[in-house]
Amino acid sequence: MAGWEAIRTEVLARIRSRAWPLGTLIPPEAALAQEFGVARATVNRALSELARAGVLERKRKAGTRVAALPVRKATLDIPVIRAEVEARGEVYGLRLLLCELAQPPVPVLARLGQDVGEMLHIETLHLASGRGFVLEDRWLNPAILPTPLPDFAAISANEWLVAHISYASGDISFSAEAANDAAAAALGVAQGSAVFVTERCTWAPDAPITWVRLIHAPGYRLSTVL
Amino acid sequence: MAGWEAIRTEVLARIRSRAWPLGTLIPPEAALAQEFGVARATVNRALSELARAGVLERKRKAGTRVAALPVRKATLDIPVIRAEVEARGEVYGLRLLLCELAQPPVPVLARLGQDVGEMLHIETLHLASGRGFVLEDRWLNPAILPTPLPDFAAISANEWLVAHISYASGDISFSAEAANDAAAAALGVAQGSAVFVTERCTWAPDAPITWVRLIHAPGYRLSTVL
DNA sequence: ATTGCTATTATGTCTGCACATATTCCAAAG
DNA sequence: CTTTGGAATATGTGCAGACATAATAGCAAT
Repeated sequence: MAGWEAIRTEVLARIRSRAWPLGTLIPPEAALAQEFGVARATVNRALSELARAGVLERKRKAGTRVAALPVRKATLDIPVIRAEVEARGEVYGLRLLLCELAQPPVPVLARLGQDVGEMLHIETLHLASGRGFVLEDRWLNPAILPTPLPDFAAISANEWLVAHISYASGDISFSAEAANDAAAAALGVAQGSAVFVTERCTWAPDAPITWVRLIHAPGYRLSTVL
Repeated sequence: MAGWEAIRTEVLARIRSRAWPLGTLIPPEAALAQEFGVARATVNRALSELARAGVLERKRKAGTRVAALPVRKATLDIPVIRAEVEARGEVYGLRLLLCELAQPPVPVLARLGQDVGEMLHIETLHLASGRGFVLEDRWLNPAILPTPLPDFAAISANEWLVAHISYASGDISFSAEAANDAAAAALGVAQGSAVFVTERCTWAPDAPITWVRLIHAPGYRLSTVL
């Protein structure tokens, strides 16, 4: 019995077997370290991992307890659209539908929380083997862009951003909606079809970077393992 | 400059500032440890964290490089439905629509990958302040259930499972679909409405536990911060 | 030119110790 | 009885050193 993964497995087994029922306090790290014959740091590594997964709840001094109403935490991978298409073995394509400066509509302003005046409005249709895959509707803060503007007909705004404004913070949400006329036409599906929508809002430390809505073609699935 | 979070911040700053461009190899842990005046373990902690977030890619001997096409990793919290309803400040309710032993249909068998004979088919409508919130369609391996059966009209199968079969592994996927007749009627929405669907498949080490499809009422959003 | 072995090297993990920090609990003071 | 102020304690984080492991790169033999 050595290695933090072995410890993690053993702890999980005890939880599953109800040796440590839901909601109960488990022995402190020092005790477990002695029992398993490893250093406390090793136990700590294992328990921290389980806490990150939502299986355990830890508080200083209070000790470690088995989560009573476990909140499963799943990790989603959010790749660049081109990578996603190519991972399916399809040919990626891109069509720039719109690229102009304009005043963003109120809902977009509300999500960004700040008015920076006119923003660059970009609409891009991403293609997988020629068929519509994702319709991207983006509002971009022009202050963060270089002059001259990148050629968004050659590289999607999506990809340009991850390559140049990387690792900003933001939020993301997923929902189901009925495709409106424009989206249905662009994706080549019936108007009113159920489509999977990803909405993302990205911030630099001081100013908004971008708000984007990705409308995925019907049949799209977002998956992960638990 | 001490503490692994400070190191993480500094490394992120260098990536953002292009001091370490995308795709390049960064100095080995030992060098960074010396530069920052901390132990290698501290640098390791910081870099590992960034690797988990998808900002860095690490390989033994090959070294650590800044991810070229960063795959953002977002963590989703998947709570028990009752907790989700109550977190919105609404009153949780539950209606058991169906509970019977039956042979699961082929698509369900395919997802489970194994035929264990008849399974318990449970349909539950979860209510938020009296309105339909989620329609749960579940197939449950009866071998894992106690006798007599739990009262699924009082506690939802969803909740009974997390409390009794906790921490199994599985996969989960999200999609958008048009509500069929039954779902539309149960949720009280127009037939064909776009609904958000969560599909989960859970396994014990040896046998399947459950397959479940959650059809969320229109307007449902799944969100997280990046 | 190709294949196969080996040395090198960067990360992964462990140990044992130490101190920091948060939080509970109990006791003393008001 | 309530409040306040330690003291105790469990986790968080740090350090230095060591060995394990994986993968590359270079050299040698075919």
